Amino acid sequence: MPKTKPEAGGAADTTPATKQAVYDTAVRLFARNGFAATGMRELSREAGVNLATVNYFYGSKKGLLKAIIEDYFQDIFAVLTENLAGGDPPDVKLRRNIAAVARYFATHTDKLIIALTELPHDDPDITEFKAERFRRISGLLQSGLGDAAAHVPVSVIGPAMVGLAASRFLFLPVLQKALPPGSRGLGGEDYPEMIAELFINGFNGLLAAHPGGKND
Amino acid sequence: MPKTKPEAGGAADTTPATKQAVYDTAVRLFARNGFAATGMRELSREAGVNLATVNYFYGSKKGLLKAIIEDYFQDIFAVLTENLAGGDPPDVKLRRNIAAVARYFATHTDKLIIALTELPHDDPDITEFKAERFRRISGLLQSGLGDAAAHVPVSVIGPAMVGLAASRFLFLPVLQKALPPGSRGLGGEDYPEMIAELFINGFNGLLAAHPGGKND
DNA sequence: CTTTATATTAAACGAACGTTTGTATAAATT
DNA sequence: AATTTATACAAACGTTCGTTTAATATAAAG
Repeated sequence: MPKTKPEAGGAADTTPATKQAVYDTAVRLFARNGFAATGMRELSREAGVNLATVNYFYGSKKGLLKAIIEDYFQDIFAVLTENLAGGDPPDVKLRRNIAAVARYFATHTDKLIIALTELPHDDPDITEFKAERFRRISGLLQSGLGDAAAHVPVSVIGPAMVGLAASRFLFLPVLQKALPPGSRGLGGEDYPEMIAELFINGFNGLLAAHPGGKND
Repeated sequence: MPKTKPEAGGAADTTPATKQAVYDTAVRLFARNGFAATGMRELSREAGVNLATVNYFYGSKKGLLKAIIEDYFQDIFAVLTENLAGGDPPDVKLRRNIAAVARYFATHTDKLIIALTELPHDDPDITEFKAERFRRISGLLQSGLGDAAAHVPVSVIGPAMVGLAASRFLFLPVLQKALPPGSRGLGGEDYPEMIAELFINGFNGLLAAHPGGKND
């Protein structure tokens, strides 16, 4: 039985500094190296704490991962709750929503990377955890779509929205290395709007919306 | 110096059975567990070979990963080369292309998962490898887009296409667990066409194309 | 002050890691 | 046939892994 002392609430607002340091360091290292490739000794060293401290606060390495992923899902849930509410038409809601999701991803890139790279892996401890939260998100999306959900399956639209909004960030290390140093197109402030337009009206809509050119 | 004997060509058509067994097992296990979380002893046991045999054929664990990712990039390059060629308008080419990419992903899901989950990680040995190949793919996309490339950046469109086409497969373990057992909407034969429509004409285009409903 | 709770630590546990080495066997070449 | 090359193997190397334990330090409560 791991001696988890505080509630495993991730970066709760009353979290002491040490616990927060562990969390922040984990987010950074898990995103950069991947969860499995990040060792606890590396993590504790970079967080400036003793090795056993991580387990004291989070129970286990996996407990730490769960806390991060839980945080991510809560954030996404909040974004969806806020942006899919109301009586606007589905396309208006979806546009608003995917732009907000993309903005969230831009400011919490590391959390996104962790959640997304751990998503396809089959770890019994975590898969059920993920599935349960996905169910709740699907419910939100279903009711947000309204009648349109009968036309296009949530099981396609939900992942498509995430995949699209996340695409740049998945590719970021490669993009930064692959593109010429001068192309600062990666810092575009209108990325969420661009992705939203792509999602709502597709490539053709994006073309029509940018006749003047947005070349990098 | 690792004693790599045969060319690190992945699943080349002249590969002996043992080497192929290692490769196939690696693809399966790396996709399921992730690269770092898959041990060489697990891999060799499931492939039915001795532990040292993996290194004999691929030099190292990372050599094996590189072979798989190289394979993936070659496949994608071939798909793009075939589907972005010719003088069709960009939207026709892109539609054809993303449908073909989604079909490729459907039949090579494990390779996709590996490539995509390793994409955001910062491993010096592999990042440059990935970036170099991404540059070549960007070039293909650039010339395939023609004048349209001046309007919408390849650095957005390229990742967006992959993210969209891959979205279902990233979510697959979660979808399978999260959706009711009766919902066989995951096996839809028209997923590539749906994704293509979403990419070209967006959510609104998809709605217009499916007024009759495609509920799961 | 004493007691309790929380936080931190060094050391250790038991296991696992990827890679290398030397050897045996099979296949190919001379 | 002898020699060389290719394949496969067991054992070992040196290191690292996540977790646990027991002790200690510090803070909070009585």
